[in-house]
Amino acid sequence: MDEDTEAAASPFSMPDPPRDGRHRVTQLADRLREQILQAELKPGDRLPSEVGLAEAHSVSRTVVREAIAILRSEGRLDVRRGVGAFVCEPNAIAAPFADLSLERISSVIELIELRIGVESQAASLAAARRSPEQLEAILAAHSEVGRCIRDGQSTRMTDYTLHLRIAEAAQNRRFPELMTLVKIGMVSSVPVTDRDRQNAPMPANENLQSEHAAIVNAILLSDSDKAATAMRTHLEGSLRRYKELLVNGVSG
Amino acid sequence: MDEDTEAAASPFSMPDPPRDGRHRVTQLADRLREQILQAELKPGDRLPSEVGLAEAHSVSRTVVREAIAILRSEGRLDVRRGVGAFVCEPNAIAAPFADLSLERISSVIELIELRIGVESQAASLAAARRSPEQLEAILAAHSEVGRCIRDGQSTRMTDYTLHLRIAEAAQNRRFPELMTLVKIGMVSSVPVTDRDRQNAPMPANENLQSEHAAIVNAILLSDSDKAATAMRTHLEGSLRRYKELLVNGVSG
DNA sequence: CCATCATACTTGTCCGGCAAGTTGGTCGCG
DNA sequence: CGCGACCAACTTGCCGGACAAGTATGATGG
Repeated sequence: MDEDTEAAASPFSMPDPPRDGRHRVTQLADRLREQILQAELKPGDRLPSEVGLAEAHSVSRTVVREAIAILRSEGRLDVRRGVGAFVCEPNAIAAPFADLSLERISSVIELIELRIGVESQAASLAAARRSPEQLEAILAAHSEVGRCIRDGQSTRMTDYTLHLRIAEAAQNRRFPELMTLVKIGMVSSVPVTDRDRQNAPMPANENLQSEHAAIVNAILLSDSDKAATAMRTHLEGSLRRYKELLVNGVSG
Repeated sequence: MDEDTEAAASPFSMPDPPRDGRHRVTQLADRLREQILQAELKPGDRLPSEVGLAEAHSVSRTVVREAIAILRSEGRLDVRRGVGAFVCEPNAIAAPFADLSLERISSVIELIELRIGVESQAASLAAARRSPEQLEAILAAHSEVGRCIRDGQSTRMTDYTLHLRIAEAAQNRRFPELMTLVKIGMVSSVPVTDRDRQNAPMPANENLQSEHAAIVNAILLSDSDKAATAMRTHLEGSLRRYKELLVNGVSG
């Protein structure tokens, strides 16, 4: 990735570099971001001055300024006029929901606690607002879950799809948006490639289909309160099972 | 260094404008972002050229470039060399909740519907789990809201802080994470530059303090159900006011 | 009608410069 | 000697011009 050894000192000989596929600004921003992420630049540290960075990376101050502007807009740098640019605390900018994982049961529990609030509300709204097409999609997804159960397959993906369909039926973009955000906390981020990378053991829920049926039925009947309650019951059941798993230990 | 002879059109008379409090780059980036969020610039539209934007906003091309670099890094603009900058499809933006806006009442309503589910759950958990320190922080934030009301200031920021403190007291990272995600949907991303640009009229809630008090009190008493109900009542009241605003028209 | 080319326009980068804010040291004065 | 005022250096914020390179469009010639 490093081939630009020559400097070409002539004044206007090479304003545009040998096309590396990306902009110098993006490159520099990525490099600086990497340095921050790798803790080469620790929070509180002051970056070299703009001219210093320009010389160090063999770019103009314009490029440095644009790169710094990007990192500043990301909340990674705090630039003070006349002083310099300082690395911000990472927790102030950490991407939300970036550390979702099925591996850590505590993470799954945290997520379910959030989903109880979100999805019971989504189910309530879905019962009141779902279009006929959305109702069909929900019923289809429900059937898919049943098929997976009968076939002995994992219900993780189909279960997520059903919950997503319900969120979509709430007629509010925020709900499906949030579902996509928490998706990797419900289905394995790793596509279960080959060896069964057993994630969190996912305590089998024998009542899964009946609990889902209660939710779907309430939405079918446009009963908002019942839909919310059924969703809450469903998720609280999952929450309880995962908590038991946490107490009893994963090995058992 | 006498250059203030006329300061009108001399070449280097006024590189730095009268301090507007914030950077021109940030201002311009916010204005362009707002235009995109408000659909003044629809997906697929081409922005004016950099020199055109520079003239239109009375800034240098340097400022325009830095602002565009920020929006590009946010995934809102697709810049093609020799062609121009185009507004991206909003769903193409990596970060969900990227199109939150106080300007569009429909966006505020959508957000509140989500918050009803999330924050009532957060209040419930907060009532059960809050530490003494977190309780103090909630009480302090509650007092701050009251101070803003008495001083006639906007309660937007302090209100957000109170809700954030409650989310933090839920002892579940997901809740404050989600709150930071929806922050710009609760407080204006553009700090109310100066005149006009009145944001969403934010229907004043005369019962704000008493509704907050009910929530805070329930958390104080560790009454989970009451906390959840109070939060739900509080947000449903806001939802109702915004819906009325939407029906009656913004102009009034 | 179509291929080709000239040209205008746009973005990417570089350069030098000035204004304004901050810091640290020096100097003068009590 | 102590201390405040002042000044010089450094840094960021912004400006304007210039050139290289990519793209699009219309003119031109076959």
